[in-house]
Amino acid sequence: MKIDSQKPTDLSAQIAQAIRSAIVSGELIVNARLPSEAELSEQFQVSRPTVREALKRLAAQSLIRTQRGASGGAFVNRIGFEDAYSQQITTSTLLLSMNSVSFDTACEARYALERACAPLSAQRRTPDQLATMRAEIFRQAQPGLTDEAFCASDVAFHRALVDGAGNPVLSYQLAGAVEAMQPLMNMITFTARSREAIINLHVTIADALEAQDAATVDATLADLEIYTRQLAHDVAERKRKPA
Amino acid sequence: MKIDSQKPTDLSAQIAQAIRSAIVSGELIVNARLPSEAELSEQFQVSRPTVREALKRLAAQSLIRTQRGASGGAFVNRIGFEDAYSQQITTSTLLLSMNSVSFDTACEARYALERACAPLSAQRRTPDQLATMRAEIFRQAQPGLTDEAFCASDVAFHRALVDGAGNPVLSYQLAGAVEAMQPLMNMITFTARSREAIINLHVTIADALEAQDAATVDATLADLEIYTRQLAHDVAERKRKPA
DNA sequence: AGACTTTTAAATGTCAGACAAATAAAATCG
DNA sequence: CGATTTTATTTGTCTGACATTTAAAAGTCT
Repeated sequence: MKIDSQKPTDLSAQIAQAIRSAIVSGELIVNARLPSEAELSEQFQVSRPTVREALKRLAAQSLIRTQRGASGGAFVNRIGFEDAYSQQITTSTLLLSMNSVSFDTACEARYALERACAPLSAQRRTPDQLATMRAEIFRQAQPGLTDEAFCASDVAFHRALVDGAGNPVLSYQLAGAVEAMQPLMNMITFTARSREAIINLHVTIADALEAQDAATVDATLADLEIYTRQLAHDVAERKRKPA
Repeated sequence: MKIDSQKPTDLSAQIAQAIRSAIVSGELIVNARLPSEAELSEQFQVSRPTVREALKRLAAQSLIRTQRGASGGAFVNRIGFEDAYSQQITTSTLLLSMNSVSFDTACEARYALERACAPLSAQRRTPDQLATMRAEIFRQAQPGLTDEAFCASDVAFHRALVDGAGNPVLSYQLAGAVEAMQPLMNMITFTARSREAIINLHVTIADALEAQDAATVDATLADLEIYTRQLAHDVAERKRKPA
């Protein structure tokens, strides 16, 4: 692991990259202890604050965790699905909100991915997941629900659908796609009529999942995509030419 | 933005979280300049190194960028697809390699996601993407290719397929799934016979994409998934009971 | 006045040294 | 032998300083 003190990039970034490479390549295995900050600063010929900045960069990516005290130090972290979820969601959310990705593009991606889960979910969904979906449908039907709460419930419903596939890797990959849509969905005003339409589609999906009818789930998700895009389109239309 | 100096968590982590929230919530917009390190340390009542550690955490997530010199400072970064890609890939790779996700689980997720792209890709693939796929197929047929190079070319082929959907959000989401499989795939020994089988499937996929025949693409991806899992199964079998 | 050069100021990057706090292991004592 | 105290190690934080980069201000010459 070497760094070049002449390069224009920050030393702390170079050191972080060197350690990151060692972790990704498997040179440093899970739970391995890194040298102490003092040793690292000796090894890289930099000061301790610089080493610390590098370590904090890695900690921000959940690549390492630190422990104080004797026999403490920085350890290669076994990254868990929970950590990965939250990172993915933050990144995806910012990506969508800051890069002016069109609603249609995001929506298309989301439903394409969800439909990928449909066959597996129809096959494997647990009673618990079905119950979650029914509960969210019930919540969505409550009168006086704010648009934000409606969206949040919608996200919960779809997460249950995705989790139904029983594949943690799929759940992880889709968490970003589904959750990141929420801010975009929040811009939509859901009328009583549109809520009813969405709820009906949700009921159809839940019923089809219970009946293990993958084809209907797929078709209904396609309908839901079309309906959602239509709603967004109407909102955009109304905004452009307000009554 | 407030922090609690009594909490057992690191101050730099708290400060990073406070700023992160401000960015995610939209309180700090893209290209907005954060207060200088000196001002932040005043504001949070901590020292400058502590503030710097917090800023480095955010920089590691591409949430901010820093610029030196007068009128420099830390700016809210517009996160690009490139940044998001690489972060996703590192996270996904580590997640798969460190969490002992079974090959079957990862493989199932990957092909489910790829099949989600198939219809869109059949519809929109550009001549350029078709050419990339043909070129990779050609490379895969070269004799004397190492297993690693074969896998790398396989990844390139599948990325072209995914990019064919013409949806950057899909490409971003799938980059992790496809690339993260590479280390797992590298554990497989590809015989001349198995390479030929895979290449034939790749040809079928490329042909079907060119003919905009989504159904064949989907079916062939399903075949490829079955074949890949069979290969991995054989390798595992042979390792358990070596001849 | 205008274009070029020099100076200055502000900001991040880096360093050195110190102390605080946590923690596990070693040493001590009943 | 068990409980307690001491000690050493390591991260967390602070202070203060200097180096480097960069843009803007000041100055200078034509």
